Amino acid sequence: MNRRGQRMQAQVLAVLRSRRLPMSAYEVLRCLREEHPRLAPPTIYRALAALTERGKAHRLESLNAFIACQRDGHHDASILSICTDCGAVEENVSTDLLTTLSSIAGKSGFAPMRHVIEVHGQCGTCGSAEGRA
Amino acid sequence: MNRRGQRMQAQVLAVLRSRRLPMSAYEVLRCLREEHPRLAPPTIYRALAALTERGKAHRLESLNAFIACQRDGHHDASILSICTDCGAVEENVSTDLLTTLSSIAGKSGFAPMRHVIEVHGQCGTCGSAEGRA
DNA sequence: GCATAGAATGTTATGTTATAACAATGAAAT
DNA sequence: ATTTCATTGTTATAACATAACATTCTATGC
Repeated sequence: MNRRGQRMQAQVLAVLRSRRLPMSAYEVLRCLREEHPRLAPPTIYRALAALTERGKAHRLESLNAFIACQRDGHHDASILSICTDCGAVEENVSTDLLTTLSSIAGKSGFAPMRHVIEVHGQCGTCGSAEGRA
Repeated sequence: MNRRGQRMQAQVLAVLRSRRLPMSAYEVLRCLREEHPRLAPPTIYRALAALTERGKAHRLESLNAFIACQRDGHHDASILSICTDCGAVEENVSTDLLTTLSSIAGKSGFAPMRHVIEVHGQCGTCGSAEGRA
């Protein structure tokens, strides 16, 4: 086994965590190029794939972007709420919802393997800020 | 008002319907170029945006692809089940699930506007085909 | 009819996201 | 020290998407 991968992954994860907002792979790349000028896209995509697989980061499919997992402990299907005003992402988990979703999809014999649940809208903070304006 | 848009949209929709499987914008483009050799990406993307907005087609965010709506009339968020074996997409609607999802996201004051619900897995047909193999 | 206004499309160019393919390298194991 | 092989580097390109502006078509009022 080779530990280099985990170092690259750690650096990518650190960038994601420091930013807190969704970042595209290329944004991560630009950040890390300050330290590693020769870094190329495949390395970033590989690290992101590993982090996503390990549940340390999430891919926002509707944004083509990535964010650090906010609830460590490896939940495979998070509900990601994305604020269209400020870009903040909130993560929720609901076993019930997942069960319901699986049973709806499963009606015709479909066997779910991976769930993508993303909600776009206005977060509480932006909502109340607007109310005051 | 100008009806040209609706003609372009109708052609794009016809292609999507004839194919039944998800298509990328560029696949649609390649199809329609047989008839309209000078067609360019923006035209396709504009038609797809209009169709999506009108609920005549869906964008599969996790595939960067599009598919014709299978349940005309519904403009609610659909649950899209995508078979990782054959690529087929099944569409379901559940007001209950949507309500639950909205209330989970809404716990912290989040106001949902748009839902993305995609499930990857194996469809019934592919599952039983595999069972027989 | 004819002019015209405005929406839709055409056109050009480019930006952004993602991966294929293979070479080089570094950590682990013996 | 050498082998091994996962990881990363490198190069190139594929795939997805849109900005900006020119042109054209349709509907409408005259």
